[in-house]
Amino acid sequence: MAEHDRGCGVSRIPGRVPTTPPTLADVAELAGVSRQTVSNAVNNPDLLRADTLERVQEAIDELGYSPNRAARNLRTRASHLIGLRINPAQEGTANALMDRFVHSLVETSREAGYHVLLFAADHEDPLSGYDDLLRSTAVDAFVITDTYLGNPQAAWLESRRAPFVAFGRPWGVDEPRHPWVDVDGAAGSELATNHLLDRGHHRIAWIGWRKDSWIGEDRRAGWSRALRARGLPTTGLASRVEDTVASGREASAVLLDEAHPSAFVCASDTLAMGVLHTLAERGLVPGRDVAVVGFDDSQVAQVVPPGLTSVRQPLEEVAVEVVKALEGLLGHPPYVGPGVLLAPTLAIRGSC
Amino acid sequence: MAEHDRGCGVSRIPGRVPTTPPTLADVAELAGVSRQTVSNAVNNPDLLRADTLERVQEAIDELGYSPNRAARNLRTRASHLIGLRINPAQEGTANALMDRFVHSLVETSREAGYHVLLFAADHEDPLSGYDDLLRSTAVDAFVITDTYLGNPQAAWLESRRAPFVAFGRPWGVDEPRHPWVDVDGAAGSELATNHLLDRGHHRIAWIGWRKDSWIGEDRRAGWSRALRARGLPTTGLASRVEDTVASGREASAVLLDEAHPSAFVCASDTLAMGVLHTLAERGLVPGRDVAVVGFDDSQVAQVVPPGLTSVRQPLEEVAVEVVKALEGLLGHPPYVGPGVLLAPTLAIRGSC
DNA sequence: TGCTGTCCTTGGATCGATCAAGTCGGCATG
DNA sequence: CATGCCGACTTGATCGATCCAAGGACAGCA
Repeated sequence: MAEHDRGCGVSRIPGRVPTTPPTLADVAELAGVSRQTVSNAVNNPDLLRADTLERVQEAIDELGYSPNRAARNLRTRASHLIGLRINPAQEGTANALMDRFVHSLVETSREAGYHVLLFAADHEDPLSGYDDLLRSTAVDAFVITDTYLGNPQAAWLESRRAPFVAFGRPWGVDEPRHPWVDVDGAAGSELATNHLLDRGHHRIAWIGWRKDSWIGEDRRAGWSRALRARGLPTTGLASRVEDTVASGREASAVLLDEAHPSAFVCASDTLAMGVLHTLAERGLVPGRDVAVVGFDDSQVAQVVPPGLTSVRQPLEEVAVEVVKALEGLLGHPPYVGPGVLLAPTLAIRGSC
Repeated sequence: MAEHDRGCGVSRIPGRVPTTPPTLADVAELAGVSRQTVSNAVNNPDLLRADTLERVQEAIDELGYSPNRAARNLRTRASHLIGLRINPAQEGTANALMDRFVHSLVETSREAGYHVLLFAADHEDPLSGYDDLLRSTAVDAFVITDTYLGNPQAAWLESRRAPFVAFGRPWGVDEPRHPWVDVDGAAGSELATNHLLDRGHHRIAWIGWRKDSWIGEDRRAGWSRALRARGLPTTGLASRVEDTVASGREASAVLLDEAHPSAFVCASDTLAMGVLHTLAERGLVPGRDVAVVGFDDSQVAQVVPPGLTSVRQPLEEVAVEVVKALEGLLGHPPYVGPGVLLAPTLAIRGSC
C-alpha cells in the first residue's frame, strides 16, 4: 500500500504545521471507503447510504478536508469563476455604480458557488483580457457591464461562443443571442419627473448625455413622456452634454438664464452635481429655490447637503438576475432566457 | 501515433467552432518538437535556441494556445490568484477608498501575473471565507485591508501560516511577522492643518473618530502636532464621534457654538460632509466663511460644491508596494521585508 | 580519438479530483 | 432455478501541464 506516507492532514498532529492539505484519498482511507465514494459524498450525497455518508462526513471534518480546486477544475473543465472587467476609475465623477454592483454580484454569486475574478482593461486592446482568460479556461463566464454605444465585447464574445451575461441591454441589436439584465432608465426619469410634477413644478428641465448614447436617450424619453402626458412643452428645456460636473454646471447656467426652469432632472448624479454648483454660485438653495433630481443614487447623492434626490437602480436585484442567467447559461443543457428589465425607484432627499 | 484525433485547434478549420482548446501536445506536434520543449518555450525561453523558440512561438500563435490554468495550478500548487475580501458596502458615507484601491491592485497585480479574486465576508463568521479559499488552494495569498481595532484576520492568517499582505499597520503589535503597507495618517492631517495655518487660520477644530480607533488617533496626532508646533492651543477644539454624516453635522454645530473655529480638519470625508451640512443650514459658505478639509479624497470631495479639500492617499503606490510584498512572500525562498509607510498628499479645492 | 557541453528528445510519474465501466450481493420475476 | 435489475460501492483511466532522469545528436576543443 503506502500510497500516501507524507503525513498529511491538518489536525492529525496538533501543533504541527501541515505539509500538504489532505486529499480525497486521505479521507477515503480514514473512512474506509474508496475515493469515488468520498467524491460522491461531497457532490452527490444522495447516492450514499445514510450511515456511510455520516462516516465519510466525519472523516472530512476530522481532516479538515476541502476539495482541491485545481484538480476539480482540470477534470470538470470548469473553474467556477466569473470574470468581471473593471474599467479605469473615473475620477471627478459621481460614478459609484460599479462599486455597489460588484458587492451585490460577489455576494449573490457566492451563494451560487461562484467567485468573481477581476481583471483590468488593457488600454490598447480592450479584448485581450477576455481572450486570455477564455483560452486558458480561467473563467467559466463573463459579466459585462458597459453596453453603451454598441459594445464591441458583446459581439466578440458572441462570435467566440463565450458564455456571458450583460448588465445593460444590447442596444440596436434585433435578436440578441445572449442573456441580459437591465434597469428601465425611461421609467426612472419618468418617476423623477412625475414626482416633481406632483410637487407643483411646471417647467422641468432635462440635462442628459450626447445623442449617440442609447442609455441617455432612453432616460430622456421618460422625462419627455411625463411632461407630454400632462400636456406640458419640452422645447428649449433640454440640454445634451458630456457626463462631467463642469458640463452640468454650464448647461444648467444656460438653461436657468434662457428657459427659467424651476426644476432639473439629470441623466446622472454627476450632472446633477453640476447643477448644484451653479445654484451655489448664484446663492440659490437646492430644494427651496430650485429642485434637482439625479440618477444612480451614488454616495455623493446620499451625503451632499441637503441630500440629492436620485433615481436608484436595484443593483441587488440586478445581481440576482445576472447570476440566475449565468446558472442557466452554464447549466446542462445551457438555457438562454429572455432579457430582464427591472424597475428603478426614487430616493427622495432634500433637493426637491 | 493518433494521440489526438479530436480535431483540436482554434484556427485549424476556419469557421468551425473549436471543440476543445489546443493543448501543449498539439503545439508540440505542429512545431515538430517535444512537449517538454514547448513547456520550456513558455516557462524558460532562455533554454531554447533562438530559431527553435521562434518555431514554437509560431505554432503557439497559429493554434491560439494558452496553457490550461487548472492543469498548471494542479501541478505547481499555485493559482496565481490573490484573494481580496470586500466588506459590505457602506451606504450613506463617502467611503470610496476601496474602489480606487481595488482598481490599482488589479492593474498592478496583472503586471505581476496575478489576478484578483473577490470574496464576500460571511456575516456570522468573518474568517470562513478565508478558510475556505485557503484549504481548497484557490488563492496563493490574501490582501487584507481593514486593520483597525486589532483585526482578527491577521492573527488568524498568521497562525495558519497563510501568506498575506496588509494594507494598514498592525496596530498594537510589537513584532509583526507579516508585510504591511500603510499611509501616514498623522502626516496627512498635519499637512492639512499646516495648509490652513499658512492661510491665516488660528482656531482649527478637529473632528475625528472614537478613541479606540488607532487610525483615528493617528490622524488626530498630526493635527495637534501642527498646532502645538506653532504654539497654538488644542483644548476644546476636538471632537470624537462615529464616522457618519450626522455625527459630523452635530459635532461641527457644537464646536461652532462653543469654540468658534474658523476651520475644520476631519478624519474622513464623511465627517467633512457633515460639516458642510451644518454650514449650509446656517447660511455659511465653505471656503469663504469657514474652511473645511476632509480625508481620503473621495469622489464626494471631488464633486461637491465648491470642492472639498482632502488628504489623498497614494493608493496606486500602495498597490505597487503590496504587490511587491506579495512577490517577495511567494518567492523562493519567501522574503518578508519591512513595513512600508507612504506619505499622503493634499488635494486642494474650494473649501479652504 | 576522447572529452565536455549545449540543445533537445524520450518515456515516464505526478498533481487530485472525476468519469465510465465494472463488481457484488440481494431481491424480484418468469 | 436461471435471469435480470438495482442499489452501493470499487477500480482503472483520464483531464493537461510540469517535473524528473536518462540519453542521443552534434559541435568544439584538446
